Amino acid sequence: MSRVDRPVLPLVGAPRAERADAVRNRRQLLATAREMLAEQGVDKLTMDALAERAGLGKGTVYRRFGTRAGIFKALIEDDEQIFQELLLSGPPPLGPGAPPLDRLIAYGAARAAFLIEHREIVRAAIDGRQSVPAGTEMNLSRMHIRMLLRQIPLGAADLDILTVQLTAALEGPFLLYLSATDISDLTLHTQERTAQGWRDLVRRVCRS
Amino acid sequence: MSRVDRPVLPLVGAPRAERADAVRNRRQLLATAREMLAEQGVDKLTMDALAERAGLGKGTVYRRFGTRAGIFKALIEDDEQIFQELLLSGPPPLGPGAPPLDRLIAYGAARAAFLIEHREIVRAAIDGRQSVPAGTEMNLSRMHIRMLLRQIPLGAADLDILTVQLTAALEGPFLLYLSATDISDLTLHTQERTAQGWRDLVRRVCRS
DNA sequence: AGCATAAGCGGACTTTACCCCGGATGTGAT
DNA sequence: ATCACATCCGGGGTAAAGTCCGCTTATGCT
Repeated sequence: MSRVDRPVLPLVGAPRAERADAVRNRRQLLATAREMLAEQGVDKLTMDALAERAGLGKGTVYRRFGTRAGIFKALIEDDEQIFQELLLSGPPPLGPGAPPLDRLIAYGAARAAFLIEHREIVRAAIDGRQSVPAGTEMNLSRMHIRMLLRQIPLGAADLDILTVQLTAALEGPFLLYLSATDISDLTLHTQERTAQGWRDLVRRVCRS
Repeated sequence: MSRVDRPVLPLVGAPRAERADAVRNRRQLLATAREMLAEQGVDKLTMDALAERAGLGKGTVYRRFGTRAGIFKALIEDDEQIFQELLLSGPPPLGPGAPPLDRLIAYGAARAAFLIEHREIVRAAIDGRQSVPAGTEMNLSRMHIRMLLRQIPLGAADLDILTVQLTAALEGPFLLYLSATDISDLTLHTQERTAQGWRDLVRRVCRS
């Protein structure tokens, strides 16, 4: 009964479960953040204010989220859960079952709507010092697009490059190139235009 | 010879010439910024330090550039001058004279090289609170791409949308999706891959 | 040259992100 | 139940961004 026969290396990637209080605090902080966001907008969501309102120390906030942008990333990831399930097991054409090109088109429309709906948070989640993949936030797009492209016959295209290009073509406008007011105006009218633009783009790219 | 026969309204857009000392200070600040950048990297370029080293007040720095990111935007714009001249009057295929599709392909390669070379500054110029066009920084790309696309027969495509999509596809990877180390590794090897990716993409989009 | 005025300047001040580390607490093993 | 230890908590401390406003100075007119 020596301790020798149990795995000593704790399976890289799951080094240890999160402590119960830590989990509670994380939830608490996210919930509070949403409240504040709804009431006062992104700018008023300061680290100190969040900590105080959540009844926790500032240090805790930082340990949980690392950075201010990290909070917004966490919120987005949270919202993306639902979205992700639709991709994995929702009805076609967004979910499985439809031809990949149709799914790609549907994905673009859905993602655009998502980005518009969460524009404030999405913008606030951008951290100049880090690339977007860091926050997972976009890995969803990148991975999904990659997965679909792979199923479409595309000649000798460089799949990785094309993936990142299309991801950027889809998300870039909202993350970088459209001003806040653009996006607001766009909420309904140009949202549709964007969706069509995406449809055109991927059709052009994928037609044989 | 009364003052009546000169324009009273100072031609909107050029409300007044910049004062001489202002111009001098701007130059001084940009020069100093470049020095500091070369010596110590972006992170050490703080507003206070810049002001002090340039022998000016902090207020001056802010009036000139508005924000920290603004300094980097100004530096980039500066570097883009040369670039822009190549587009307008350099040799083909980058400059005028070649078929638009070739110019578009050449532009992508050149722009990618530019973004890679200036990656640090470019990243630092991103201001989460503002859209990129604000800084002109990308208007160059957007306008040039738009101009070229316009010369290519593209069926009933939505030119504005396609422009912003392609701009994002070209620049997004460097601005958002590639980590600093990615880009460094990429300096030579994948730079080429990116250029090829761009060539493929625009060919796909533009083939009839 | 002298004047009126708008533009520019400086640097103290405020706010906020992010760091640090001594002390408290949950956890898994005995 | 107890213990050892990793993890977590708290909140004061630092540095840097961005604001403000009274003073200075260039500019263009007479």
